[in-house]
Amino acid sequence: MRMQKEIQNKYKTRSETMKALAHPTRLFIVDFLADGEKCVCEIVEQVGVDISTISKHLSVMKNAGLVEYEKRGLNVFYKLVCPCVSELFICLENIKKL
Amino acid sequence: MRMQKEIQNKYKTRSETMKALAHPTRLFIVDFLADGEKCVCEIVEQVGVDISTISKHLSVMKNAGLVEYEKRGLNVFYKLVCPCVSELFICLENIKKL
DNA sequence: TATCTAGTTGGCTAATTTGCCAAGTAGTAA
DNA sequence: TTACTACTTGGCAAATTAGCCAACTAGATA
Repeated sequence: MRMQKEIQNKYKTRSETMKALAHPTRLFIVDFLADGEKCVCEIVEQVGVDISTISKHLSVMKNAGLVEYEKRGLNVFYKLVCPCVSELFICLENIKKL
Repeated sequence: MRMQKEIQNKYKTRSETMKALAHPTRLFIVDFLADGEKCVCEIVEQVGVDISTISKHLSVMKNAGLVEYEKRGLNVFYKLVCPCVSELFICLENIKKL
């Protein structure tokens, strides 16, 4: 089971997803979007940091395939690609329980 | 649901765990330890990087509460605190599937 | 005692990440 | 057309992370 090239790629891919989730603000956004799609300004309002910062966080999540967006009028609406991301937190809580 | 101090702490805690998992080598180690406890030199042999690098990765995982260790003789044996970490990967694969 | 072995820690550089501000873009409204 | 609104992108400095080598530590063995 030595860590060969192909295996390495598998863990690299996994870690990209984890990295996209490994930030308090991004985790908050995941929870917020679990409620349904939101536009960027709604997220900004909830988090309370610069809009450019939020935009970059969303871009990280987009690149990781966690969220997708749709532009309607002046707003850009983001939503979770798979709402099951929230289940990850349940796993996470279990890990920390013991 | 605005991101207040206490909420912020919740996501900070979660993100610490995620960060500890957000590295290919550490994800590999998790999988390797799912098989049972291993000493550091066994991990080094499988991963193929410097022992000091592995030691630091293990230290990160230890601080995040993912692993614990026991010294026996000359060796230090690491194991998963909760083998259920592996379930996280199942969640992860589900997220990426759609 | 001295020496060896298995790990950890310190120190360093390189690479990555974060968050702000400023500038740019696209769609709306006047 | 001009101006406004909602967002994205570039650029930069500060902070964090990664990985190597060298030095150190603890336990085993001679």
